[in-house]
Amino acid sequence: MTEPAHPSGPGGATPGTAPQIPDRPSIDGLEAKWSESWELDGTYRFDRSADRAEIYAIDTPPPTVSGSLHIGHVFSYTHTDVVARFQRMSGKAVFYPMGFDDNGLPTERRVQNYFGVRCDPSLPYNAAFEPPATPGKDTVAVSRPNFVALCEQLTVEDERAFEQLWRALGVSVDWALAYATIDEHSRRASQRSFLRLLARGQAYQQVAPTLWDVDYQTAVSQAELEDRERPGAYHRIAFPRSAGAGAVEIETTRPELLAACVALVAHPDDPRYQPLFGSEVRTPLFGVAVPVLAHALADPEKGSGIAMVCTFGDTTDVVWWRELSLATRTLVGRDGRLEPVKWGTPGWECADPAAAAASYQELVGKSVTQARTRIVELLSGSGALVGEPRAITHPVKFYERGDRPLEIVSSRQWFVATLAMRETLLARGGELHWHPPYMAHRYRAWVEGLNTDWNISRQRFFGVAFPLWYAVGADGAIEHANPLVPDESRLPLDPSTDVPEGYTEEQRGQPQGFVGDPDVMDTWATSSLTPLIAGRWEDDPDLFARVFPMDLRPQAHDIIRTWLFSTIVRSELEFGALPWRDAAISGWVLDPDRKKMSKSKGNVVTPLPLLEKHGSDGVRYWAAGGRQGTDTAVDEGQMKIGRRLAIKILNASKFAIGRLGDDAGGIDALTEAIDTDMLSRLAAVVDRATAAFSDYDYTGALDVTEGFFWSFCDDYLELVKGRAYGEAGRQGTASARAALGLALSVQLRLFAPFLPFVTEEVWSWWREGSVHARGRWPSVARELLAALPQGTVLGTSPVLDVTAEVLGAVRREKTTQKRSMRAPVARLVVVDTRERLDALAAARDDLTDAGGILDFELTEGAGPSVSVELAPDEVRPEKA
RNA sequence: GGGCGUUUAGCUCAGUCGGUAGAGCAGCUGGCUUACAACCAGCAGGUCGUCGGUUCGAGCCCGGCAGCGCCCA
Repeated sequence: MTEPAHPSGPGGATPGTAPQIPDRPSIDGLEAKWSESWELDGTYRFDRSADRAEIYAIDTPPPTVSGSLHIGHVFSYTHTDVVARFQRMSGKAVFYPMGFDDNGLPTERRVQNYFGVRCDPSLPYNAAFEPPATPGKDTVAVSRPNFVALCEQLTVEDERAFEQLWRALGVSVDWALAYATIDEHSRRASQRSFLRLLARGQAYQQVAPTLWDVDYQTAVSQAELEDRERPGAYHRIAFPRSAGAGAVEIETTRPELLAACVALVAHPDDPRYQPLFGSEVRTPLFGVAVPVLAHALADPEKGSGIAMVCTFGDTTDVVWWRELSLATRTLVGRDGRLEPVKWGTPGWECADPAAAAASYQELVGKSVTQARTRIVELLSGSGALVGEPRAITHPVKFYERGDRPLEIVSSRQWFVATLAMRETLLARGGELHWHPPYMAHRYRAWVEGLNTDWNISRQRFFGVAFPLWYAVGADGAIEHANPLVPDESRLPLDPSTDVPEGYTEEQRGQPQGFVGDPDVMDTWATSSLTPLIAGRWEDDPDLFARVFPMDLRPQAHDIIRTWLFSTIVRSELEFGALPWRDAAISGWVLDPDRKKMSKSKGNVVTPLPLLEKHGSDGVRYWAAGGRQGTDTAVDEGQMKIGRRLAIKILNASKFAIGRLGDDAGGIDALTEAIDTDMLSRLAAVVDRATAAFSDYDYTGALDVTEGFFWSFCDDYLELVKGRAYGEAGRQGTASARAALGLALSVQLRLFAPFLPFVTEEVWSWWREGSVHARGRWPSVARELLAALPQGTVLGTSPVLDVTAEVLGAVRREKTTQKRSMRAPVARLVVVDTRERLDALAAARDDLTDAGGILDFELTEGAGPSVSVELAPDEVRPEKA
């Protein structure tokens, strides 16, 4: 006996021994049972002997393990998983790794809070260190190696929690391919790629104005910025002219930076200030001479139309500073406090150094907000403040994880040259297949808006080190211009413990010795290499050639400007190619009231309780209903429906399989038109689901499958029940059983990507192997057509439709009469066209049986009409 | 300020090529029917955000406006 619905390959279901159906099937406990079985059987193991054409490779997002488990994880990973399962069932060898993103600031912050420690890189390693059992009030300072060890310890625990969630959810990754962005292989890949950027001149080091978070004390990149609306105030300040009478009044929200003022700028077309261009004014309190200049970025509408340029108050200051070649007078230090200044020395020339110093003495050492308060008092006292400060609300730039506004400090940083490749990046974005297509706009807008190269250094501790040292001159000066570069064979390495060739450890930090680069790379600098890391770039060239470029990048829309963008950058620099063909962009999960979830609002939904309450299949059903790119609210109602669907599949399967015995026939056993009609409709459903999946429209595939399944249960199963039981020597029992077996087999496989647990459970009752095995996807149309009369067009026969319509009319009458569905019909008269009556006649016995019809009359005529006359219900007891 | 998305039944959402408005949930009325009461059958519920245009015909195409959400400045 064969499985005609799927004759090719290993996907065909192999009939096993007689079906084993539990008396009371349940979906509870299926998660533990099947996730263990899949692991033992290696159901999702990647077949690395497959050719590239047979492989479907996924660049799975590595979740930030130190972040909390979040219902959003369940949502987007389900989207990827249903696609992965479809591709696997379609015959692909699916390369589906899992990664963990554990390096970087989120982990550091979590470790600090969890253990009550902070990293002080000046301390020596303490091998005997044990973290406090409970974090104390005062944080304990620990060395960098001790701190990193704590990070590694905690991430291992966090990864376990994530893995537990993915397994419970039934994500079909191959756990043998798991990686972490801080593991040895990832560090090697990241450092190797960096050294190659350096060798090709695509990475460079520069002392430059840098976006700086004063709490974390690290540089951040443009991609990590966000604007937040904050209250502020315009302060109107009068600058006396150096020559001639009068003053120029500017408005600023940052008066505390007055001593850092290097120019005033107004728009070149602004007639109010045109006469002043080229002249000089002096800063109040400090008496520093600054030029009045023209620049198009000055907004005549803003404040008084002329701006004070400081080094550096915001990113526009940086542009002015660079384009107008202004002086540099920085005040704000890396801790966000105003640093000491030697008034009257070069760079700080002023009219009266003693007076300037006296004023500045009031500000030095203060935070910017404290300094602001004080300088307003000073300006007011000196008469330079014009009127009262005017309160406003304005956007202020923050590091997305930060708590205080960013400052801009001058510091030495490593950059990747991205601005120069902007046109290429735009072209690559156009080549990528975006799902949904409009997400391409996000990428394009980001690339077009780039204004600095990508700063990849971070002044942090838990991350991938720059594999470099610098020679120290005889005078103790660090020679940054010519870094000491290791051979690639030494990677990964840590320049704080490893020693450059030709030196000894004793020379570290000594004149004529060396120092290691103190920084680590931005997290994105490593996670932008996930296709290379997962594919074992250079460490396993055979594997890499089979999976790269990958097929799919799945991710959420909020990290298009970071992860998606930076991955394209790295792939372009390394290979001159896109890293993947398709990008599937998930929406966000909103709370049940459609609000964005955030820790501060306290409305974050944790996933495990939902998985336990509704079953993984139920939660997956909800997730699969969220269309590509669309934000979706947590909806327990949908999870309940998913759970009910799973239970329905269990029960319908119990009925169908229970009828099959061990001799269900194949397509050649089909003799009844209603059976072939049902199957031909199912064939059309398979086609539509396949097409939808191929276009990443998993929601459409689920819709069409589910729609068919419910009418299959409500109408077809009811109609064929009598025949399927083989009651009273009915004709067509073999046909009904064959149809049931085929229909169930196909529907289980259509549902399998969405509801992997219940479909596997049912499959196990009567088939060998896993329903999720490679090549299992159904294709019933071709085989059906071969068995049907030539010229048959699938899905167009009216038999099932007409019969279901008449059955509906019978049910309606019984309900209207408030009678049981068992109530017999004394006489049924159907008036309709000849064609439809013929169709009905073909299913007459089934209808008679399902409707309890005693007398049946078909009349050709103007219709359609159905009249139902119920038999008197003599045994029905009168209501009390 | 620029851009993208969205607006259809009380709720969540489908709606293909422009051809009489769909599903589930909730509600209501019934029914223990040998797969399923965690179930079944049936009923009811809509001026498709708004204004205009194209068309024999618009939920769908075009333009304006409004609400909501997001991205960028």
